[in-house]
Amino acid sequence: MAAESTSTPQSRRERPSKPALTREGIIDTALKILEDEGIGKVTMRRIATALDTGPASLYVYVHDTEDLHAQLLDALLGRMAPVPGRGPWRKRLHAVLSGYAGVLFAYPEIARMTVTTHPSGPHYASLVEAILGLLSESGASDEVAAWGVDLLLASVTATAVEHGSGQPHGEGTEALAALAANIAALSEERYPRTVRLVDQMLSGTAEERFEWGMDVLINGILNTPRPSSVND
Amino acid sequence: MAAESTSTPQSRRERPSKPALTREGIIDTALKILEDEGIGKVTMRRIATALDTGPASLYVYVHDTEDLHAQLLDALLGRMAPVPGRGPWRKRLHAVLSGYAGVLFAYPEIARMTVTTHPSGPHYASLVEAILGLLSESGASDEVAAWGVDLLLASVTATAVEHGSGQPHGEGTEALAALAANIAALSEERYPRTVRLVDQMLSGTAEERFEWGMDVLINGILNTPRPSSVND
DNA sequence: AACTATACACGAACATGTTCGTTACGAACG
DNA sequence: CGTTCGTAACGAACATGTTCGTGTATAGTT
Repeated sequence: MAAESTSTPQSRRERPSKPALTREGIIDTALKILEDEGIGKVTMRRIATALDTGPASLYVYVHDTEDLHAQLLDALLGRMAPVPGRGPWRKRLHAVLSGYAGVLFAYPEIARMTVTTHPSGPHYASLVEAILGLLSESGASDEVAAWGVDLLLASVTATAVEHGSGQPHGEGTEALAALAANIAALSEERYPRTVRLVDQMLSGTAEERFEWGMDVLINGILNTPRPSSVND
Repeated sequence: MAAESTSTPQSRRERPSKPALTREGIIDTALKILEDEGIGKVTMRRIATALDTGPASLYVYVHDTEDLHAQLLDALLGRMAPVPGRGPWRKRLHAVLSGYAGVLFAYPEIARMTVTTHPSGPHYASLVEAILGLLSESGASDEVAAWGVDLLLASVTATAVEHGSGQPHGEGTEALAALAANIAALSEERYPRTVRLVDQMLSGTAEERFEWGMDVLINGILNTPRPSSVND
């Protein structure tokens, strides 16, 4: 399998009866299918059919589904609104993170992959760079920003995925609380706080909670120094 | 499919030649296979074989793989060390969250599911209850704790999953930074901060970063009031 | 008792991701 | 030019999750 080699697989057919496959072509095709038919149709077989080949051929260029999804997400990130050039850093950081979450929210199936495999590509790197810049502007030290960007993205990802996984908004959170309530209803003695706070746990719109969550993270990052024994 | 009905499927065979299936039996069998053979072997077919039936039979009792995994995780949570009874609340909260993360870390395949489907069951509910208790002890208001527990669990989950998805420790984070570095190496002009901070982003052990992340979240939760316009 | 409704049990079939082995072709070499 | 080597292309096969339809036993009804 050449998918992990440092050089791009290079078709050697001078004039093949069919155009040679390329990684870019596969990703572009997948993106097209995503837009036209939805994420559920982005299968290896569907892509292969569109490229007039067999699914096994794709593995020369794409390591696996996860690799493909990572590339798709990066392409989608490329469509995010650019970072606002002016305004308070916090507001702009919110905008960036919300934009990112919005993409994840729109494509939960792809987003879920993000938890374990970060997208790679220029647009994701731009996102990281933008966040680093805004954290710097907030006054955070380099050390804190370096760790903070990772934590921010992980947490925002998880939250966005959670809220994007249900059909109505907030389904993810409601599922959590509803299930907890089911259990709690059986034993208020055992879960007194949960029973008491169920309504609170269900309150707020996904957007409100997300905004709050971002602030929690930002405030926490700005006020939590890194362990001083960590060496570079 | 009866898996979502309010009543537990109840076999009506007086004395079937084979013992009737039950949800508990399926989960127990899956847990046994998990322990003996690893997560990769916990398949519907493997479970069905162990129960002397066919995989399709399982769907009467288990909605899907995700449902099964949620139950498995709840069972695993039941093996967590109990919440320390004494000591500073922050230390105890760390212990609880670390314990939770440890379970996720050990079973990344299951953990990944947690991002979209929360485990349900008594042990997970106990976890929620414990965190609520500790947040209360920290002085956080009920409103903040109600939202905070969700954010804490989501973030800790994402972080644990990220670090549990690679083989060596920290692989997840290294992948992020390594990939960013690859891109950055092509254009220091375009990603100045990323290039400058790559080493910082790679620094620290997974444990150190996790500990810091928990503190970020805790500090943020304690210092970020909820929007006051939210109604219950 | 006969008939009807219900639901567990589960095989057959299908969709999907992926691996393995084979073929064909171009580059490199003698 | 002939031969060897490396690799793109990709069919066959396999593993897995899941759905659909059928059979059968039991409960409910007349």
